[in-house]
Amino acid sequence: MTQSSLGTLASFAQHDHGHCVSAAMQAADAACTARGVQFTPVRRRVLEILAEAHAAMGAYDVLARLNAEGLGSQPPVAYRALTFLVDQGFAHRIERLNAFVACAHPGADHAPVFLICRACGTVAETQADLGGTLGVRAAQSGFRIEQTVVEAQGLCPDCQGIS
Amino acid sequence: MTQSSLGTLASFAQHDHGHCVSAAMQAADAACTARGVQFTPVRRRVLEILAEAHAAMGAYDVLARLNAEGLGSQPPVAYRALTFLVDQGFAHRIERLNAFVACAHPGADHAPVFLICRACGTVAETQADLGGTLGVRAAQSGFRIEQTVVEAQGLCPDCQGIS
DNA sequence: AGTGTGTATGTTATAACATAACAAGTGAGA
DNA sequence: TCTCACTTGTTATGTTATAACATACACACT
Repeated sequence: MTQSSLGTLASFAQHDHGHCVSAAMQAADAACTARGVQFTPVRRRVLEILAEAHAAMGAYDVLARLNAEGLGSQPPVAYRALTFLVDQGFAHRIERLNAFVACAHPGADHAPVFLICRACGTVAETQADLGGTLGVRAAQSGFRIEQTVVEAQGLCPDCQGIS
Repeated sequence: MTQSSLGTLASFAQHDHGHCVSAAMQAADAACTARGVQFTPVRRRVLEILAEAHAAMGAYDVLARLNAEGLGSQPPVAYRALTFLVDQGFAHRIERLNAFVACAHPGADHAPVFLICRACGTVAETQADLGGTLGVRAAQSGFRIEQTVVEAQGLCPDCQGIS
């Protein structure tokens, strides 16, 4: 992986990008204050990088950006910050891509669903009431769900005509 | 990872294990014949290993077993066989665990859902009508879903009293 | 038999992703 | 000032996955 991102993040609709970056940062700031956790320079910058990229990025892509800015050069620096952001709900991990994205719904207490285009790599975050469907199914077997990973692959609107 | 498996595979209910292994092999055999693809010794053995383990196994765990039997010693051998089995629907990849399991519903044309116990590592395969819920949501944005990854983490019945 | 084609496997090397372990810096409060 | 909790720096290594090319094998056609 030499590219700097794994594709754009989009809802397949127009939006004010500049705004969503600052909104994400402000939401994270407020949440950290409220929870009494530290939003350190490295953590802040990693979230900014993800939000600005507006795309799924590998940990090593993030690290390369940090390194260029003198904020850390070794893998643990990036992984620690990413783990923090994921734990706090400011970012999500895309299992299928071994990559991370800034949360597109800051502040929402949600179970995200990702739509991943296999052609262009775009990742869209949406939501679905899988908790209900899945929860019922799980309850039948006595399993108690704590977290869900829901990732769909396919073709985004832009790529359906091409392939 | 030095253990040979990532946990048992179960439906959190009783079942005839010896039977499900042979059923999986027979189903795979029939499907390969019907599709005109080769169910070679390596592929067959990898599916047997997964089915007998009745658990999620890492590719390198599978490889170690193959190697002990003289069926291949390098990573590509295991990955090729696993990719074949996943492509044919005889096995599934658990993204969250970077591991593989034999399909628990051979023959069914399904979108599997996995319930992963964070305490004991057990992986249960079930199903849910996420295609409907998710499909509707995706259709709203014009995304065409081809495949879904649905994995829930939590506590299985046996581990709920312990932790 | 000889030859070509497609598929599968063997092998080497390396890429890509992730974490253990320990040292050092920082800031708040006793 | 000391110590405690937390964060970051650093080294080293562990784990997962694939690119690239060579070899073997089966089958069809001549």
